[in-house]
Amino acid sequence: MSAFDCVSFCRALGDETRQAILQMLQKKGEMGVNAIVAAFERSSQPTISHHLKILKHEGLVTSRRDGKEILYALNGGNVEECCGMLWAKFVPAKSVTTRTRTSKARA
Amino acid sequence: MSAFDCVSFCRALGDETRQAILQMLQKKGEMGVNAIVAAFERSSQPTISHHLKILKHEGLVTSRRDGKEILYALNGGNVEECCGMLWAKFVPAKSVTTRTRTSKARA
DNA sequence: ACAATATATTGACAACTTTCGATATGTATT
DNA sequence: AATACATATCGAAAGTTGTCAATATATTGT
Repeated sequence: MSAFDCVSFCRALGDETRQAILQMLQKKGEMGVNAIVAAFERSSQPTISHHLKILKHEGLVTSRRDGKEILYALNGGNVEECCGMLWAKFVPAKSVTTRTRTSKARA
Repeated sequence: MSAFDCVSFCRALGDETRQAILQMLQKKGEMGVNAIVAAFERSSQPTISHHLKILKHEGLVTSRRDGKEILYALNGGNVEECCGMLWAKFVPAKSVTTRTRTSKARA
C-alpha cells in the first residue's frame, strides 16, 4: 500500500509559504531554520517551524542536526513519488505528453 | 486561462470529497449532480454543489446543461497540466525514481 | 554552571473551510 | 400557470488552519 495519502500530500502543498520553503530548499539544498526565516521577512520563526513540521510529517523534507543548527532539505524522492501518485490517480491514461519516465506502471 | 496557480490547485485537491469526485468523474465520464450526490451517502446536495463549484473554478472540471440536469466532467487536460507544473516546480531534474524505502518521517 | 544561540512547543486568536437546512433559481411537463 | 424536478445559493454552526508572543528545550562556548 502506498505510504502516502494524496489528500494530505495536497494539503501540505496547499499553502503559499510551504511551497516557497520547498522551492527554496530545492534551489539551495540544506538550510538551517534561521536561514529560512531570514528569507521570509514576512513570517516569524515559530510560523516557519510550524510549516517545517508539517512538511516533515508529510515526508517532503528531511532534517538533521548539525551543531546548534537543524538543517532541512527537500526530500526529492518523496515529492516525486507523491506527484507521480497524483498523476496516476487523476490523469487519464491516454495522455502521452512530454517526458514520461515518471510512473512505473504500478499504480 | 492556462495560468494555473500551484497553491490553489493543491488546495482544490486537498479535500477527501473533492478527490473522490474527481476520481469518480475520471471513471464514469459525465455525471449529473444528483448521480454524484447519490454516490456519496455521506454528503448533502449543497455540499456536493459547493465542492463542484470549487473544482470548476479551479478548471479541474467542466459542466454543461442537458435538459434539467447539469453534467460535470473531469477536465483531464488541466489536471494533467497542473500535475506537470507541480512536478516541474518541486522535483529535482535528474532524480531517477529510486524506489525510496518510504520512510514517512514521523515526529 | 552560566550565558548565548538555535529551534520547538504552547496557548490564544482571527481567518478560513466544511457542512447542512432552508430557500431560490432554472427547466421541463401537464 | 402550476407542478415536479434538478441544481445553486444563502446563512449559520462547527471544525480546521495560519499566525504570533511567550516560553521551553537543546547545544555550544566561557
